[in-house]
Amino acid sequence: MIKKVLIAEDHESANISLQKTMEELGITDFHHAFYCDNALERIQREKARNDSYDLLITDLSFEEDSNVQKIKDGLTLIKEARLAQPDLRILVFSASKEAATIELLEKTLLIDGYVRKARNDAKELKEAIEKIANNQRHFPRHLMELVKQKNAHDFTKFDITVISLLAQGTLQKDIPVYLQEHNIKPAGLSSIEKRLNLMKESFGFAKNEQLVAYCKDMGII
Amino acid sequence: MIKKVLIAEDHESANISLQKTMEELGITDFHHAFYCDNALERIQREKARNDSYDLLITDLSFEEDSNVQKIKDGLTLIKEARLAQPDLRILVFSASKEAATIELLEKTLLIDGYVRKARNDAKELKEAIEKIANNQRHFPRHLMELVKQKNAHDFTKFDITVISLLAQGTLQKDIPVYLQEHNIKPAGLSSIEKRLNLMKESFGFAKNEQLVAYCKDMGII
DNA sequence: CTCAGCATTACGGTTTCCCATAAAATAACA
DNA sequence: TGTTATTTTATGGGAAACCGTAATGCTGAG
Repeated sequence: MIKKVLIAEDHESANISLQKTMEELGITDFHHAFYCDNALERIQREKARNDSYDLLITDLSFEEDSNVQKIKDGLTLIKEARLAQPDLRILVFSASKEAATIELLEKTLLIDGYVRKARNDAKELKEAIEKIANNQRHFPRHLMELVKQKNAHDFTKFDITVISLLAQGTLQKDIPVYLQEHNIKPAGLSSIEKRLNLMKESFGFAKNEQLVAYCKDMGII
Repeated sequence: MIKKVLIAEDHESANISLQKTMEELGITDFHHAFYCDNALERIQREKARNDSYDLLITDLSFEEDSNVQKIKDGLTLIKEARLAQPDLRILVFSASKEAATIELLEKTLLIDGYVRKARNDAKELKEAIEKIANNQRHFPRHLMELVKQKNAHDFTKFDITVISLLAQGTLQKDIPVYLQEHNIKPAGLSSIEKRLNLMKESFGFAKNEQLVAYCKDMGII
C-alpha cells in the first residue's frame, strides 16, 4: 500500500498536476521537493523518524539556479535515495525518451516505474502508481522497442570514445596516439576510419559532423 | 479583458495545471485542444459564430501519434491562427530556451507573450496573462540576456544556417549552391569559411565537429 | 607446425578542407 | 562622380580526410 509520497520536481506546473493526481488516487500524505538536496534530506529525516516514505516520484533533469545544489540531477538523487532507504519505491516522471536512460533505470538501478511526460501522462501516472502499489513495475515497453529499432547501430565503448574525441576537436590523425596512450585497441588510423565509416553507413550519414550531431541528440555523448 | 481562452497543449499533465491556473484567474470559458488541427478549427468556428477567442495559449512541440495532423507544431499553428483571426492574442507556453526561437516569436510573429516551462512557470503564467489583459507583452528578458551572455559569440541567422547544413551532412563545398537557391547572401565558399573560422576562433575550437557539438549542447541548432 | 580466416595496420591516390592572398564587387563618403 | 573602405568572391598550394587495396599480425582447427 502506498500512503506517503515524496515528489521531487522543479517545474511548478508539473507539480500542480501531480498534486491533482495524488488527490484523485486518495493519497493525502505527500510532499513536494523542488530541489534534489531537499528531497534527499526529507527521505533521510523521515526514515530516522521511523515514518519513511513509501514512494518517491522524481524528474530526471533539474534546472540549475542560484540555489546551488550538491545533487544536480534525478539519477544521482535516485542512487542516494536508494542508499538512504533501500526499500523505497521509485517512480520516474520525465520527458526523456532516451532508450539508454530508461534501460539503465529499469535494469541497473531497478526502479519501479517510468512514466514519460507526454499526451496521456496523467492517466498513465495513475496506472503506474496503482501497479506499484500491487508490487508490479511499470515501463513503457512499446516506446523502448521503437527507440531501439531506430538505433540501427549499437554504439560500442570504442565508438563513443572516438566520436567524443572528434567532438572535442581532436584531429582524426591524432586519435591513434591517444588510443595507444590509453591502451585502447585497436589503435590504427585505418581501424578508426573503418569504424566511422561503418557508423555513418548504418545511419546513411555523409560526414562526421552529422554523427556528432546525432550522438548529441541521442545523449550518447 | 480576457474572457475566452483556447489552450493548445498535448501533454495531459500540463493541461491539468493550465486548467488550475485558469480557474485561479477566474477564467471559466476555456477549452482544450490536444492537436493543432483541432485548435485551428475551433478558432475558425468560434470566429464564424462571432464568438471569437480572446487568447490562445499554445505549446510549440506536439508529439506525433497515429492521429495524423496537417499542422504538426506550434509555430505553424500560430501563423495559421493569425491568418484566421488577426486580433487573437497569443501566449506561448513551452520548454524551449532557444534564444533564436523566442526572438522569432517576439520580433517577427509578434506574439503577446512567452512563458518557459520551468521552476515557477505557473506563477509566471498568471503574470503573463494579466499583463496581456492590460495590453502589455510578456517575455523572459533575463533568460534571453543570460543565454546571450553565455554565448561569447553572437550566432547570426547565417551562422546557424551554415552549422545546421554541416550537421545535416552537407559538404562544405556544396553549401554555396544551397545558399544561392535560398537567396541567402553572402553565398561564396570563402565567406562560409571565413565565418566558420571566426566562430571557431572565438571559442578556441579546432574543428567543425566541435562547433556542431557545442551548438547542440546549447540548443542553438 | 601449418594454414586458413579474420582483424588490424600500412600505404598511395583522390577529394575535400583549410588558409593565405589577390581580384572583384559593393558600400560610403565627399 | 571618383576615390577610398569594406565586403564578397576567386584562386592556388598544402594539410587532412577519404577510400580502396595490399601487407601484416593474430587465432584456432586440423
